[in-house]
Amino acid sequence: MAEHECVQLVPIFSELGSEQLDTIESIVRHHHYPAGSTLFGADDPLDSLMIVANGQVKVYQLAANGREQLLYLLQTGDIDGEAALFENQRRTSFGEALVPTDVCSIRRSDFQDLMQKYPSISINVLNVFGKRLNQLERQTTSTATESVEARLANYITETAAALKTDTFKLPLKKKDLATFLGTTPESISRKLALFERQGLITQKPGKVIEINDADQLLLTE
Amino acid sequence: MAEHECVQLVPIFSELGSEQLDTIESIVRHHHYPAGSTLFGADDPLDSLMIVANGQVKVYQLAANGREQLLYLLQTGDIDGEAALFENQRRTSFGEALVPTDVCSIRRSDFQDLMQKYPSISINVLNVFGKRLNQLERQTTSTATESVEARLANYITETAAALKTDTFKLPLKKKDLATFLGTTPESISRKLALFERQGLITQKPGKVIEINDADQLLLTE
DNA sequence: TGAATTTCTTGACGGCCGTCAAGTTCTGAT
DNA sequence: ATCAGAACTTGACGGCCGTCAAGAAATTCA
Repeated sequence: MAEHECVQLVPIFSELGSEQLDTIESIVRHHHYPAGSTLFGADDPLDSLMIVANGQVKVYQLAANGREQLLYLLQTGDIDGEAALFENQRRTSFGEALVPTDVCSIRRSDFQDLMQKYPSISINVLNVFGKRLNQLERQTTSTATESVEARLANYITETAAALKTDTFKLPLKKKDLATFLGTTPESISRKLALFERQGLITQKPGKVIEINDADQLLLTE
Repeated sequence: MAEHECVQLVPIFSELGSEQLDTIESIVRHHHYPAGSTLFGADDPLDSLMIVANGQVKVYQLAANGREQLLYLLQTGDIDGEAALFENQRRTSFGEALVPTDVCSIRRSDFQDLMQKYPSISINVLNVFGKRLNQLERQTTSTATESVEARLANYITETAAALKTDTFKLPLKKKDLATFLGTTPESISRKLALFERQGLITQKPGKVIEINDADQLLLTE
């Protein structure tokens, strides 16, 4: 592992100098998780901020009725554990490594010291939270007001736009995609088949999708 | 108006001294809105943080299909405009005064200067955002996985718990409550009538509800 | 590569809940 | 207090989509 390995590539520390990164590196703890393993559970004490140094992490929340909701798909450089920043809070979500994943964690009190010392960190974290808030606001509105068909169409076009390509592989299994969109794997299969019959997309083996008519997809209600 | 009028009562400035509050007071702009008026629209340039000095504000988001989603009910001391903190962002929500409301606003650049100067502000804002993130995560999970019946039962018990009383007045019209819970006024009427038939609650004139069996309400699926 | 397991697809069915409509109650301004 | 308009309630109806089931396809691991 290189020096500053995980600390260096994290956007929230982007404005710090090499010396300050050394300080931080001495504080963080490193972990490695194999694919499919659980990083933290819904009942774990919530006292650390987590940084994804390498890999992908699914973050789920458990509803009262036992159903799971996929909230975030964390990529390298993403952070989780915002609730760790204030006291007396219990974690209500759990995380699972999608691929072999390296994680750094910083204890709450240490991170609070860091933010006091380097205000740029707080501001960077604020930006991350602000973006996440926006994303969640849109997701809430979307699941509450739009049909499964519209949500799926949106997801496809947004994913394609993010990847800047019309042909891409779905990054999630249908079951995960279903809990993310607030529906079921069966409904996703059906709606994709419908889009294909309408000529809007083409499905290829290996969860690969090609978009034929993005404009029309967005008009889906 | 007293000195520091709006600035003083806002939690995010709680750790500042009188002199620093003077500085802030000189930066903020004051506004007053009569009940029912629009504070900001979905297309307004998004360059200020808003502080509710007195009153109540409904914050809606507009879905692609034209439907409205009530996201927050801001009270005195609450803030809005997190997205104002980073650039190149357009507002996608709009706010409406529920009662006559006083608001202070701070321009983005001014607020960023403040956070650099007084790190405690950033940390307070982080706490606010963290709580809001948690709330939104639960709301997303709830609308995506639970029935209207369960969501309404939850809302009732949570509101009662927050007010520490079994008898309370619904703070919103059924139409607003409906968009908040991701359903319709008709469904709310029906479910409340159902709860009453089951003996779980008693409805009284003036949107007042008395909870008879909170435990059973929470078991609603 | 081949077999076992997981994931996916498609059909049939039913229930939840959104929509429309009409009547009733509530509210607030005069 | 009265009245106009808004908000609410209740019924009837229908469609979306979740559930269950069974077979097909894909992925994993030896």
